[in-house]
Amino acid sequence: VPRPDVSEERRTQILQAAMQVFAERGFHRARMDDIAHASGLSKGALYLYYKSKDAIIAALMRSLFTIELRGTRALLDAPDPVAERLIAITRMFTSELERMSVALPVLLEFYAVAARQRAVRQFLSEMFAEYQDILRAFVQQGIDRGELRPADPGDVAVTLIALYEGLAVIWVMAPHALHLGEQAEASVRLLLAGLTLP
Amino acid sequence: VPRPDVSEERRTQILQAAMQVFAERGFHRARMDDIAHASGLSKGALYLYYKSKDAIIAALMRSLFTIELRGTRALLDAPDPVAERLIAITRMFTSELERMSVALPVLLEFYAVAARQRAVRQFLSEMFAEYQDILRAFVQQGIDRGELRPADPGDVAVTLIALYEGLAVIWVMAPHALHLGEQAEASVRLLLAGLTLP
Amino acid sequence: VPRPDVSEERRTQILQAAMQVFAERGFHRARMDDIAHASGLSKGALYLYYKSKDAIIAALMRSLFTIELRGTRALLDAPDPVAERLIAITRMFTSELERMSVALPVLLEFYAVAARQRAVRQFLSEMFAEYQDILRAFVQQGIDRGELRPADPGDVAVTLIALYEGLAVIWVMAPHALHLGEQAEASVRLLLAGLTLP
Amino acid sequence: VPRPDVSEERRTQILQAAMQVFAERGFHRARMDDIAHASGLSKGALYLYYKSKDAIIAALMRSLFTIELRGTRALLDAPDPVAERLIAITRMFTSELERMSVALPVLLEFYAVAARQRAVRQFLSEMFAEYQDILRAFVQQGIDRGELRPADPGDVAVTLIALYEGLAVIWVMAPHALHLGEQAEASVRLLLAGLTLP
DNA sequence: AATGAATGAGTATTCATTCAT
DNA sequence: CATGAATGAATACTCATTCAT
Repeated sequence: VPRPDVSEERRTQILQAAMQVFAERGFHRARMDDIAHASGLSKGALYLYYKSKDAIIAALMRSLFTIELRGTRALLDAPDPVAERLIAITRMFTSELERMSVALPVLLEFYAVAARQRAVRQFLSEMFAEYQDILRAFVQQGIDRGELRPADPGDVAVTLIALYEGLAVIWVMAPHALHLGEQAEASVRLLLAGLTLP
Repeated sequence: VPRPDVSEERRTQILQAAMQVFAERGFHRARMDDIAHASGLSKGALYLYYKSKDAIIAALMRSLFTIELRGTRALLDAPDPVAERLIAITRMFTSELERMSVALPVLLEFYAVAARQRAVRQFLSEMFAEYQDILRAFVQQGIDRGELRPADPGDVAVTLIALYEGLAVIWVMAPHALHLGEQAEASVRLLLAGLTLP
Repeated sequence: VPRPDVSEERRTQILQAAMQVFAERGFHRARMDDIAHASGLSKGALYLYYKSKDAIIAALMRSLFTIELRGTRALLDAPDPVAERLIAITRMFTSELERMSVALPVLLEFYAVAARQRAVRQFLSEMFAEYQDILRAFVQQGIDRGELRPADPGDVAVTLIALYEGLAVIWVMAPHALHLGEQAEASVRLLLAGLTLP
Repeated sequence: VPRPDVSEERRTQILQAAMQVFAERGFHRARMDDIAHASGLSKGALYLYYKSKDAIIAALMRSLFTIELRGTRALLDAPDPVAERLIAITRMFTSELERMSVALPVLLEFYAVAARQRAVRQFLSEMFAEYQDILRAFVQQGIDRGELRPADPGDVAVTLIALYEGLAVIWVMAPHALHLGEQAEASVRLLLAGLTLP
């Protein structure tokens, strides 16, 4: 009697539970017992679907950083002015960040791990590179169309990502010191002010 | 015969060793044994100067984030154009970052801890606030002197800090993907381009 | 439609698989999963035929030590000289040992278990007693027929079994240090040399 | 203040406790907690002196099999007839075995492990080889002196060791079925009967 | 002040066994 | 009969902390 394959469901179940527990306790203080309890599964079941705690962490990292870039890429074909589309991207970014705000501690912990582990670092830097490519394309388009003044598109892309990253970090540290969405838009507008041609 | 007080020296010794070990292994995987060995002291001695491992971590955080802002503040009284001084500050920031690059993993780990612990978060957000105040003062001065066009000085200050933080994070993740000093200066110049009045 | 009873077949299947796995990994490191896999059955099926892992071990022990002594006993009625028949028995023993060489690690493990568990010890000592009885009968026959010089038949029987056991152990430890068949025959001939009457 | 080095004492303490626990429960069912308790030390202390449970087992094996062969070797220079000296060796062997009877289950377990692990097997076969060498020398001496009739000294040595091993195994299985000392002497006398020249 | 041997709480992982299907 | 997903008890090992010296 073939039963429906639940393994994908279980994996998701576990990752969601792990996310929650990791956010609360950090990678090291999170016990497999905690994850089991939070997932509604038994400890043994965790090991049916993930080889180890580290494997869960790795899977979580992958799922966390494999952001949906399709929406962003789609905007490349939109007719609107580049500046407007960059503002739209900024809004997408901040709303996404707000949506997954519980995950932010975990995200920062991944950064910390990346600083020490080459493999993680490599994975993250690929993510960065991909995002940078897209943003660079936007800027290049703006220059080509005469909407932006000539500037190194790579520099602008890195600047934008740095802004995003930095705002995210500050927001986590001092969530009440700034309104993420508004500040991000304001910051990007400041940057665009020097780039946009009238 | 009263001997000279070595306790301050010992504390420094311990913190330096801890920094090194934490950077290599992370807070949790760093053993008191490791710190003892790296500091040249015995394990017991660590406990003479610090109550616990957590106390060492806390002390390290304090010493790491209590940046020397005097140099930056002093620039407030300089006669040079604000834009030039902001570039100078940027250079100070990046060279400081490059100087203490071994500490960066520890710094990121503090961020991760902060995301989960109110007390740490509070401490860090105070640091941010202080730095923001200074930068805001620069911008205000620029506006007052007619060097910068009217803009929310707070927004600009946050934008600058976010840029710094973001570039630091990216630099840790992908050290070879950018030249920190040049990129930081380029980014700040892009931002200033929209702010500077001719 | 009554189907043929497969339970006996399954049990054999399981024991053969268990033997193989136990020989490779030892009782404790052998997993029920391994046995299931080696037997081509599912893990659940093992429990249909055996109550537990220990039950499999016990059944295996019984099947392993319930040696076929009929052949040996039959030789009691043969007309050949006792010495010749003892040599023949020795050959049967060694060839049997060589045939089931993969089982030897398991056999030694049973000895180790027996040393700690009364029930197992009892079972094994009964096996020994039975074998000793047979060998004693041979010796007695030899003395009665005037082929062997008077000696305690029990002592001789124990000596023979000890020789067999000892050679088996040495052969397992250092398989290349001796040729089991030749050495066993040589050893028994040395023993018979002092027993045989011209 | 240098304190006396207790590490050797601790190691002995641990090995003795381990021997006791292993004999009672077997290698796998023996818990580190048990050994700690039996040794009067804490669990952590075990790991100060031995890297792992396996390391304890290995050390125990070494201490168990590094038999004192000096006494046996010394007999090579004695003037007594070889046959008498072999009987003396037999007595030394059995009394040694009786003395360390609690260790016999552990010894058998080593045999079982050896059957599966090359390294252990190698270690044990070296022990056997050494013992065989000594016994061979005795036999050779007996032949040279005209006390024993010509026979392959190697064969005789192996036969003697097999006898010893086999008797030990039988004794463990059925301690009440034979008197080790008497049976061993009887068995060796039977063997010598065919070897000794009048 | 300083040492480092000793402690024992804490946890990831394994695997025999069960049972819904 | 048969399956294999799920369970959770059991245990080796680590390491922050203590304290006799």
